[in-house]
Amino acid sequence: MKQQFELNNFLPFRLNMLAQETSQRLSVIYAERFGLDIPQWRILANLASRGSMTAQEIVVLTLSHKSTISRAVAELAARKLVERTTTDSDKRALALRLTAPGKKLFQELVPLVLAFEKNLIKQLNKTELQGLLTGLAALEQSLRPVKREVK
Amino acid sequence: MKQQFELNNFLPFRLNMLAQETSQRLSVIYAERFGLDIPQWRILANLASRGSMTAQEIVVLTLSHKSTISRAVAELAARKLVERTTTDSDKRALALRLTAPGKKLFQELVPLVLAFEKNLIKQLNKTELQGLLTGLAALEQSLRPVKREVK
DNA sequence: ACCTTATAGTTGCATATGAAACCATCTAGA
DNA sequence: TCTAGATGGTTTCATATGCAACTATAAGGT
Repeated sequence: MKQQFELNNFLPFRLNMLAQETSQRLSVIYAERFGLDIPQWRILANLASRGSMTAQEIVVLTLSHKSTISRAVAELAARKLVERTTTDSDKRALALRLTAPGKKLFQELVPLVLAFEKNLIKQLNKTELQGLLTGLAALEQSLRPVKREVK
Repeated sequence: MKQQFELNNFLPFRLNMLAQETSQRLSVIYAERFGLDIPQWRILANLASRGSMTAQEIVVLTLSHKSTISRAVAELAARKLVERTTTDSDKRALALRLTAPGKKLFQELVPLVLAFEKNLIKQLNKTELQGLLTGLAALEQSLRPVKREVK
């Protein structure tokens, strides 16, 4: 008997479509209004959450390519949204942190992206939302073991 | 008071990371073993699920760019995995369908990708899985209203 | 029938992206 | 402390990708 395969029920495909669609819509906010692309947005968000980080740490956390991060950081630095300072402990690495304008921009951005998220999940009732978050966490856990630099 | 933002809890970011990670691992299967890239794989999967489709239908269903699909189809046709036939009803469009070797290849691929999916969710118990699937469906529903050709 | 506008698909071009080479610095071992 | 290999980051290069122009056909209005 022939093996039946339904793409729309295939989990990786569904995750991809959802991610693509949400990213696409979200990027309208930070692209059009703040001139940021996805890597730049992720860098700002990471620095906002964690204070100071190196590019390498961001690479690992976002599964991005290091050249992507390098270019995005360069652009953010040129726009004076992020500053790079050498540290004594390792002169190869640069400590990245938000500048005052960088923080300001991010603070303007936060309510917008949170509103987007809220809108995204507003159809789900409490149980559904809880189930979704638990399920995602489980998937994340299931993918955790093998950490790489990716791509 | 300062707006707190935690990227790791931000739903679009989590979806992106999960999608990227799963795609990456899945693509190892069809890239290395069958020489397919993501668009090609999606085209095969769609044709396998639905029989005959036009490129345009695949564009809409996969949120891909039409040039991406055009090139991927051209490649699949060159490899004799897919055939293109003109129809009387619309001479612009080409009806795509799997060739015998295309079907054969896909039938070899199916168990592998299903095994991958199974492995991905094996950590989740029944309740978690059900919650995840329901949640994803709700998100899909929530994104449904605005359909476009994307990008 | 004719003309305008829309649509399916392909292709040329500019840009974005990843791989790999590269430089500087760091670490570990002889 | 010298050397070999690893690591952070940048840059060069090849390739992939999206956009826009284009061809062919279709559909709708007059």
